[in-house]
Amino acid sequence: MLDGKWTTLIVRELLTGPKRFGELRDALGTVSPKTLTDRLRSLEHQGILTRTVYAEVPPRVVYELTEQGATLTTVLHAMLEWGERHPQP
Amino acid sequence: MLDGKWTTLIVRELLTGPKRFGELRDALGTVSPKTLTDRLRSLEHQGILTRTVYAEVPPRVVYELTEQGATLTTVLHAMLEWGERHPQP
DNA sequence: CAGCATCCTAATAGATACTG
DNA sequence: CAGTATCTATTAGGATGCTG
Repeated sequence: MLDGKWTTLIVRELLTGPKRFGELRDALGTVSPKTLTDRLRSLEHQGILTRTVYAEVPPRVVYELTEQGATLTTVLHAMLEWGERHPQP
Repeated sequence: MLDGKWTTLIVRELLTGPKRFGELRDALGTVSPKTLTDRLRSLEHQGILTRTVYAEVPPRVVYELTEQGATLTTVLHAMLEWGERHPQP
């Protein structure tokens, strides 16, 4: 479910609260809009996050973890700890 | 580091002790020998497991987690718990 | 037994340009 | 702003046959 280069990182960003498309793109650094859209759609279809469109000008789209998505915190936290204890050379 | 369809499953199998190539292949079900080899080599190069060849006839090759690999238990355990709490429909 | 060699497909991801 | 469209590159994975 967390497969792919970006999926885990996207979930991590959303753990600290809802984010807009542009915020996610900036936080992830070098992800292309296509890839970000692909991954967000996949997570949405799996029920991990929701996509909310605000019909404004300019448009605003907010991504937010579902209850189920939020429960991934424990997994992400275990990964964080492992990464801190085993830094890459 | 755990990227790919099989990597996490391979590590999981090795958490319960060293395994031979054939044991891993059988435990994983439908993995092709090429893919299994690829993933094992990748994990070996990352220092997660060791590959030991016994020069016998027939040959025997044993894969075993390193100390570093064994510390992945906490991550795998968090994943296991999540999976049990969120079964797929 | 534990693979290696070779060829193939599918999916992820990136680059770039364009749009409601 | 938040995408979409199109194209290309890379990689994971599979199928099949062969071998030390």
